[in-house]
Amino acid sequence: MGTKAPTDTSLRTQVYDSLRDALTAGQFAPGQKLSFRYIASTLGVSLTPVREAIRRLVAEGALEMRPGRSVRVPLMTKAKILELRDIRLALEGLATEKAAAVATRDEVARLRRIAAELVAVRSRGDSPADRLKIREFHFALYGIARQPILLRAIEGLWLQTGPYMNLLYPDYVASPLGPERRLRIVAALQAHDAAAARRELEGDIYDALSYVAGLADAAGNIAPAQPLQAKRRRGRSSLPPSGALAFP
Amino acid sequence: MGTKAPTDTSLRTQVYDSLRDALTAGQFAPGQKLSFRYIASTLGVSLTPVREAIRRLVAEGALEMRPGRSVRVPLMTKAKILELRDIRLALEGLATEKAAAVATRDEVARLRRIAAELVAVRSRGDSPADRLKIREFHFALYGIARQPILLRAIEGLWLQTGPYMNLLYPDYVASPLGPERRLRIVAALQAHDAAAARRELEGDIYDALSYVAGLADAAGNIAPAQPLQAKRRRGRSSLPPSGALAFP
DNA sequence: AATCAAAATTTGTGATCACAAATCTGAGCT
DNA sequence: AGCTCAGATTTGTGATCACAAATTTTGATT
Repeated sequence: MGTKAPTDTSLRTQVYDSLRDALTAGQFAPGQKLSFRYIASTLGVSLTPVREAIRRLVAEGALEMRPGRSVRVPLMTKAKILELRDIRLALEGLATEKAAAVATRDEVARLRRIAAELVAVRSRGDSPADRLKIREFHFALYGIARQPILLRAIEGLWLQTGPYMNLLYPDYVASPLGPERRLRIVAALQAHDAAAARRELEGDIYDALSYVAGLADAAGNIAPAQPLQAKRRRGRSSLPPSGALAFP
Repeated sequence: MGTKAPTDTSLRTQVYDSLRDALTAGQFAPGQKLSFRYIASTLGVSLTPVREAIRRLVAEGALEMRPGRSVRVPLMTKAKILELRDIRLALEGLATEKAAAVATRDEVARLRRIAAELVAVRSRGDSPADRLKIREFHFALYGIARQPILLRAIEGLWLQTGPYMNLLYPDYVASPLGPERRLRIVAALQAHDAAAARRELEGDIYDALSYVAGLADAAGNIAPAQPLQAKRRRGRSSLPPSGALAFP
């Protein structure tokens, strides 16, 4: 286990996390203007940390500034989804190639374990846990590449596509193609076959994002999906409890 | 000509521009801590806009937060330069491919004109103007692709590599390879030959960044170059006057 | 000289205030 | 009803203040 860096406890970061989670879950409608004072009072903080958190989200492309000094949730269009698809193909494909070149046995074993857990979660119909496991698998894969700048860039892309990946449920993920591809990615990493690993990974992203782009209406706009619910869950939700600050 | 969007006149943005220009020019040493109050008093503003500008630069990777709540200029290593090289190859290669597919005659003509101006500037030994023209050429090229998210991502990469591109002067740019490659890129765009355009563009970036990486010392560290000076200039500097806020 | 703890100083963070720009509201008019 | 514009309200911006965390300085001690 790695030593845990001292967590950033600043209010700024807590507000950032709250907004990021709410955006990723699709709790804000595209085009919706965000009021600084509303966010501040909802989260029980002053304007200062809210401003800095929003500034960061704007820099990351998760929010956008409008001419009159207001901030809103970006509208998503089919063209933007396809653009993000191609950027993700380029960067996540690159990370996968690099990962295949240097993956250790332990890292391959960990990836295989996450892929198995994902199959188990999916068989239970627990979509929220499914999404988390998919994220865990991908970032475990990209982390193997040991390229911190690349990893940060990919995180930014996931932040922008996040609200729309719920649209893959439940229809798209019913295909057995995903699990098969993940196993082939793991096998390619084990064999240090960078080209094969990239090919499989790219197929996965290409199909998923193309599917989402296909959901755009005639005007090219896509509405983000609502937060997911587990099909049948006992006890607590599979989603980890969020921090102290959250939106209703 | 396109209609000009109303310029953002907020102090936050002015401070951001000042810091970005100073960083790009290599005016801050790697590892140097930046004091909010020093910046604020130097630029004659309060802490508030300084904080937001720094927050944005941190989000873009141009500055980094350190454990104790301080902000510093990132150290640059050979490994980071090579990582940035490969990311730039992926994204700028992608943008070039897309540009080649859709370039109009006017756009190709504009690119060719910029390439010619660059040759003229270089023959005068005006390195600062040279750098500006190179940037103009590349972003004119990437702009043709009409992919705004991709363009923003590339701007972020240039911000991170910026302070080190001065190291290409005067030795590296003496090679006639650069001008030749740019002409071949323009020709490929004219022929809508995406593969050829990408190949030439990638060769340009690969050689330049590999050269910079080769300047790293035994520990892998690279110091950014000092601001450039024109070889022989008459009258004013070729650098456009910066805004009201600037560092000494 | 080298070491180290206490004191002094500097620094980033968060809250609050003042203000102008943006937005909303509604009365009056066509 | 639809439109316009003045007044009221809300909103983001920038400055300032208080405070605790981090850093530097100081001075006693070995």
